[in-house]
Amino acid sequence: MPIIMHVDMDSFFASVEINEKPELLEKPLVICVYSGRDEDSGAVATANYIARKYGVGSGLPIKFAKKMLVKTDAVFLPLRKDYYQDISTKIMRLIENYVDELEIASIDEAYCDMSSTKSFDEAGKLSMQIKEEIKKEFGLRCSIGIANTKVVAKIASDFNKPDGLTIVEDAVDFLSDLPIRKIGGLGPKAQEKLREFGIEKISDIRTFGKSKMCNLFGETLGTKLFEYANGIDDRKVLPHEKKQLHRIFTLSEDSRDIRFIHDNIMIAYGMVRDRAKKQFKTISLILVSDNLSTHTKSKTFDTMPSEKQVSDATSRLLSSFLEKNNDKLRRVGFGISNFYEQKEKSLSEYT
DNA sequence: CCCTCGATCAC
DNA sequence: CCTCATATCGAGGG
Repeated sequence: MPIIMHVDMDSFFASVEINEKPELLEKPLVICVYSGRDEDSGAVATANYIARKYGVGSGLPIKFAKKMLVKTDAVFLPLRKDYYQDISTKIMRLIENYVDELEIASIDEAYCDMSSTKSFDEAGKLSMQIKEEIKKEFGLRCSIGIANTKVVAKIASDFNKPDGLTIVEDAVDFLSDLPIRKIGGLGPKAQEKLREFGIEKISDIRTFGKSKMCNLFGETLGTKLFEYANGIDDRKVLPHEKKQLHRIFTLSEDSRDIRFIHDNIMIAYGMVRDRAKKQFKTISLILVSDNLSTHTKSKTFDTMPSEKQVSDATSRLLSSFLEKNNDKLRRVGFGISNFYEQKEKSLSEYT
């Protein structure tokens, strides 16, 4: 049986800001993604625990958050993603020293294989060292879950927050009374479906049975969710390479002007291209209407497209969308996928 | 089997 | 009022 640890930083963005500005410690703190339409347009990325007590959390429009926090000394700060990413990378390198294998799951989360520790007890001791070193080096706290599977390790890291450490030896027992939403991949839509059958606890999924789960969600997802509910999950801890990369942003105003939109998409293309580490064959336009419905248009090339090819394809894809759809666009983005290794030039090509 | 595209998820 | 980003599935077309 493998031993798997899930590390989750506690209110990561907000904690980083508080470290630099200790006077924020006792105040509601809201980290915002400003869209630039006007003062205060945009959404909340995350909030500290004090602000969360007022109901402010990620996804909430900034204007709403401000209303909910009037009469408090709340502080609103812009998201500094690149800066947080630097710190995240350093933390990941620190963790890497302690474990057999590290899989970075997001900017503030990682799975680790610790099978060589041979016991939950040993893994627990190591995880306490990791927590201490992260606190000493970065002044940040994290919550850790340890179990035999990824799905349970992740639920365990969330079980006792902040600064928690939860070790799960009996996964089936641990899961039974937890609400089904704790299972990763079981979001609002799936919860709603299951609620119609009175399924609320994870143990209810076991009673419901695998075949009925498959009827509801299809073979792949149904089987997966049923197995997760039983603490079964054979996903390995492996560092993975990105399979896609995109950038999306809000236009300065809603628009159907093809030149204006094209220019903005090409700006997104520039940002994506600069971050790409590999060549790519597929490009995608992401088009969000003023009513917030999202559309994608993609094209796959035989080899890496030139800027001119990207620009031309973008024009075609965009025109075809605007012909079929009468919405104004609010946000646009550009993505790449289908990565491949840059082919080594043979020696003869240099001569 | 590959391409396109929407839906869903979780961040 | 409504950010930004990634992965995965399934359907439909070829």
